[in-house]
Amino acid sequence: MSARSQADIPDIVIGRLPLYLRALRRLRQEGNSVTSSHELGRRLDISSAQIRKDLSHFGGFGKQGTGYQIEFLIDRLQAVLQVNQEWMVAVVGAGNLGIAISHYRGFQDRGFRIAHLFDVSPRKIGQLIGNFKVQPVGSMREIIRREGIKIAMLAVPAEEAQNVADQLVDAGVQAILNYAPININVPPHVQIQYIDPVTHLQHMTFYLDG
Amino acid sequence: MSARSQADIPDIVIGRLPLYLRALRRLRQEGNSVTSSHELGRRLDISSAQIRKDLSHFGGFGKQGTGYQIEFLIDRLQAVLQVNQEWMVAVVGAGNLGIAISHYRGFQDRGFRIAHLFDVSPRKIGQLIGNFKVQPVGSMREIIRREGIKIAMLAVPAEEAQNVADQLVDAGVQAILNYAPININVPPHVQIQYIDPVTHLQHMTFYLDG
DNA sequence: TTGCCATTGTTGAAAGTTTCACAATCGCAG
DNA sequence: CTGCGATTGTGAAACTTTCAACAATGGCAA
Repeated sequence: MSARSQADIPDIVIGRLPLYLRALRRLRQEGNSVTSSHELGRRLDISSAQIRKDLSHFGGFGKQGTGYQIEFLIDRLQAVLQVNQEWMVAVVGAGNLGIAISHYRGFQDRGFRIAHLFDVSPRKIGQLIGNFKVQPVGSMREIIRREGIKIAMLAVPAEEAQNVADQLVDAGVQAILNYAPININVPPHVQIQYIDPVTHLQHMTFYLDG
Repeated sequence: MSARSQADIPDIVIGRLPLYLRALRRLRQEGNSVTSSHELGRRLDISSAQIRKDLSHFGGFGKQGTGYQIEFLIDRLQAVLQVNQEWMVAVVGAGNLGIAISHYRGFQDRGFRIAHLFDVSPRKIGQLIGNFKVQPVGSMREIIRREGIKIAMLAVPAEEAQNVADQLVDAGVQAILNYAPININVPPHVQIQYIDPVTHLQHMTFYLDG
C-alpha cells in the first residue's frame, strides 16, 4: 500500500479491523463489557487465533484468562483506523444511488459525515436532497480544495467515473469509494475501493446449483 | 466453500472472475475483439501472470502470439459463473437503499432481475416503487418458495437482518447479499456476501495522513 | 519458407497468510 | 495461599497465493 504503511502491517489485516470494530460496537450495544477472541471469532466466522494475531500487531490489548475489554478495544481500533475523528466526505452523482447514500444515517457515528453532493445535470443542481443542495461539478474542485476534503464517494455512470476521479484527485482527494461498475486508475498515493453488487452476486452464483 | 466446489478452484480465483468479465465487456463495448493478459492486467491492476493462471483453471482460452478473443472469453466466463441465465432476485427492505437497488438498471444484462420487493411497514406495503408493488414480509416465504427464488438482497436495519435472513433461508434462498452493517450466520450451504461502505472507508482512512 | 515478435500456459520458487499448539498469566474458589 | 479453568500472545509449521521465467506456439512479413 502507500504512504502510512505503518510498521509494515499486512493490508489484509487492516481490512479486517473494521469488521472487528463493527462487531465490538454491537457487543457493547447488547450490554457486554468484555469479550474474547473466541466469541468474536464465532460471530465473524474467523478463527480465534487469527483475531488474536491481528490484534497483537498493535499491542497487547487483552488480558490472559479474561479476554478483551470492549470499550478499551473499540477505542484502540478507532484510533488505529483514524476514525476517532470525523472525516468530511463528498458524494458525486445525485442519481438514485447518490441520493440513497446522502440519506443514509449509518455514516454518522462511524467516523464520516457527508459534506457535499455534486452532480453535472442542470436539472438536479440546486435541488434539495436530504440536507444537501446539489452543487455543480464545476465548483467541485474549488470546494474540495478549500475545505480540505480527503474522501469522496463516486456514484456516477461508468462512462464518467474515470474523468470524475481524475478531477477529484486533482482537487486533493486521497481516498475514493467507487460505486461505478468499472475499474479506474489513480496515482499510487490515492486509496481506492470498489462497491459493485453485481460482482458479489456473480461470485455467489458460481456455487449455486442450477 | 460449499456444494459446487467445482474441481477445487480457489475461492479467491472465483472472486476475480466477475472483475475479468466486467473489464472484458467494457473492452468489447469500446470496439475491441481481442485482448491480452497484459492489457487486462493493466486495466485491473493485477499481474498478467495471475490473469493467465486464473483463466487456465478453466481451460486454454487464449492463443499464443495473439491473446484472447473477447467475445469467446466473455461467453466462457459467463458460463463458468452461471450468469448466462437470468436469476430472479428478491429485495427485502423498501427504505432508501432498497428503493435505490430496485431502481438500479445495472443488474439487467449481467445475469440478474429483481422480481420482488418486500417490507414490513404497513405504510410501505402496496406502494409502487419502480415496477414493483411493495409486498408484505409475511408473504415472502410463500412467494419465494413458489417461484423458486434462490437469491436475495437484504436492505433492512441491522437489528432485523439475522431474523430476515433466517426466514429467507427457510424459504429456500441459497445466496444472500447483505447490506445491513452486521454479520449474520447462515448454514454452510448458503452463500453470503456483505456490502458495507463504512468498512471500506475505514480501511482507507488507516492509510491517510492526518 | 524462414525468422521474428508477441503472447500463452505452466512450472517451480518466493512471498504471504492462516493455523496450531503451548507457555505465560489472570481471576477466582476454596 | 494454592490450584484450576480460561484466555492471551506468539513462534514455528502448514498451507495458500503470487510471481518470475521460459518453452511452445501462432501470425506475419519478407
